[in-house]
Amino acid sequence: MGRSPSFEKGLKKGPWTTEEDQKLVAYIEEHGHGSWRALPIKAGLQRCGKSCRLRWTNYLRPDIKRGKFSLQEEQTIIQLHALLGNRWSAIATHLPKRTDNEIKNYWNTHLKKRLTKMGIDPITHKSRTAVNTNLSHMTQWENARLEAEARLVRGPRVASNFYQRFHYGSAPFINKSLPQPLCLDVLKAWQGITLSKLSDLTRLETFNNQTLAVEPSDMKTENPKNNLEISNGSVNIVLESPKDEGVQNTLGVAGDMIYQDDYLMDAFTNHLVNDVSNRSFDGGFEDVDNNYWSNILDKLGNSSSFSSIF
DNA sequence: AAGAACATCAACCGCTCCAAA
DNA sequence: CTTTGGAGCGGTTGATGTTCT
Repeated sequence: MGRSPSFEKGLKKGPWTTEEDQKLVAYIEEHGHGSWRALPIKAGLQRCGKSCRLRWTNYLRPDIKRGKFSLQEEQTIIQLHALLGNRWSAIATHLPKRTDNEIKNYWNTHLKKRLTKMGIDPITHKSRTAVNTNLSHMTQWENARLEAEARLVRGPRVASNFYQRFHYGSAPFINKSLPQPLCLDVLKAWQGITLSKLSDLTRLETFNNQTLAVEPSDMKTENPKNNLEISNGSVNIVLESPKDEGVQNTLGVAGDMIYQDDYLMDAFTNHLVNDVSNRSFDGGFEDVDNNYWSNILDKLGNSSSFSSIF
């Protein structure tokens, strides 16, 4: 197949000089790149065509955005990597103005390490650790969020938004066909929100890349009990919708936050405590009954004991 | 202050794909 | 159908910069 550049004698290698860059840019702007193999001779460059193509596509092209990756871009990379693996060029098509090489480098030097640090396998995008470990709350939160992100692009999303109400009557407690951990997942997430106070809420802001200065008193969830409804022996958990204009005003955000919060909801519902049914508490999940939920409600009224539920 | 260790990222290499002959 | 070679992709390298000891 194509000859290796190593066979092409007398051609320069290594970093490009400003002069070489100028020659390359000037030629392409005037003639287009045409055949890359023929380009260096026409442009007066002592480089192989491949080197020219790389320099142009990864560095000199005018439609390239350089510099720090935004949070949104990071999220996109993580999601797409979960879906596509190391197919950098495919990933790059979803990140306007970023090159596959840049994304690959960023993944290898930043994102991969970060995921590993969080206990997430950067290849499988799955948690390497049990949920109920000594991980800090925020590490668990990030872990869950990233897992949810990965899952989002792997398959169909579960219905989830802030209008959604999670309803558990007495019968479903022993119905294995239902997503049993769902309710507890939300509670667990809640625990994070309510106990972590403003510092963690500030942290949540970074999900949205927007200013989200929320006083704890603005959050209905400060007392989780306020967001619980009990009727006919069942417990409904009601979360505020960011799609509600009033909520948006309160939070000082709009538009794209909604998507982010759908994300969070997915994290809440599916990943924060994804193996909750295997964990032991009060005799196990299948054994719980309405009294169990009554106990939870009692505990929810006292945030200091809330954490002991899990 | 200096050297070592680590991090970053531009650039290269080798491979595959695919269109054209 | 087979061969050829250009283009592009992903893994890796190595020069350079930064941080640590």
